[in-house]
Amino acid sequence: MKIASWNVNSIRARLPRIIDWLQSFEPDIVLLQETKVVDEEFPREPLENLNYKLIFLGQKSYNGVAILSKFSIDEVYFGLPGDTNDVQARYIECLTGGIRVASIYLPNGNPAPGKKYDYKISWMRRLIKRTKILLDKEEPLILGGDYNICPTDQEVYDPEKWVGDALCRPEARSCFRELMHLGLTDAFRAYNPGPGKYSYWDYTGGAWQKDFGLLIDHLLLSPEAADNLTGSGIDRKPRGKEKPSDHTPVWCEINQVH
DNA sequence: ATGGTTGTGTTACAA
Repeated sequence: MKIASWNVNSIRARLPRIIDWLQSFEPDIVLLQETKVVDEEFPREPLENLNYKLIFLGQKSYNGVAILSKFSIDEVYFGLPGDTNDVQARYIECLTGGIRVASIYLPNGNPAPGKKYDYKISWMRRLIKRTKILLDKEEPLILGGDYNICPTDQEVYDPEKWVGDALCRPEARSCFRELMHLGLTDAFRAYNPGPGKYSYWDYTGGAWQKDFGLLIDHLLLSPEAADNLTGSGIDRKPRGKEKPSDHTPVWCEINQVH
């Protein structure tokens, strides 16, 4: 089965592109970020017509996450626990197709240092806590999404230009390593080591044409999911189309686990 | 060269 994650930068602005891609790529489970729509206006019908079950958590203008699945969806969990005052729609989780999956839109954190960066780090602390609980279940688990982290300089086209940016700062990278060291496997990196592999290109300055990209979208797997991993990649095609998102889908394939 | 682009929703903010 194919599982993909895609920051779509507005599900309403991107809907034709998303439908095209779902029909050609035929993913079984899709983790979406930056849907930028309140739940009442989420475009359910065109996606349900493609035989996907849907869950979503949105807010006005910003953020927003969703999960699409060809399988039934159970045990839905809305929002990242650990801060009852956090109203930003950045986390949704469920059990589907025998896998527990979460769609994650980790805070960008710029400008850094500052309040937004502090929020990013505290959000990562909460994600580490949640991940410990999920890993204790010893079941197939995929935590996928826009992590807004380049784990090392290999994930940056021009590392010197990004020194000090919230996507590359040492505290954020340290939290990401702490998360990984709980026992997660980066699906894409298991098959695609080395520099020059990106999932995001800025809209400005012809970044896509120059391949000035970043790798900030990641699929992180529990041991029980990683044991069944058969492949992973980035589908660059959607980034080259008309009216694209600034991100493109990252995907992995795992053997059916149920 | 202190720029450039997109989306939401206003004439700013977030990315």
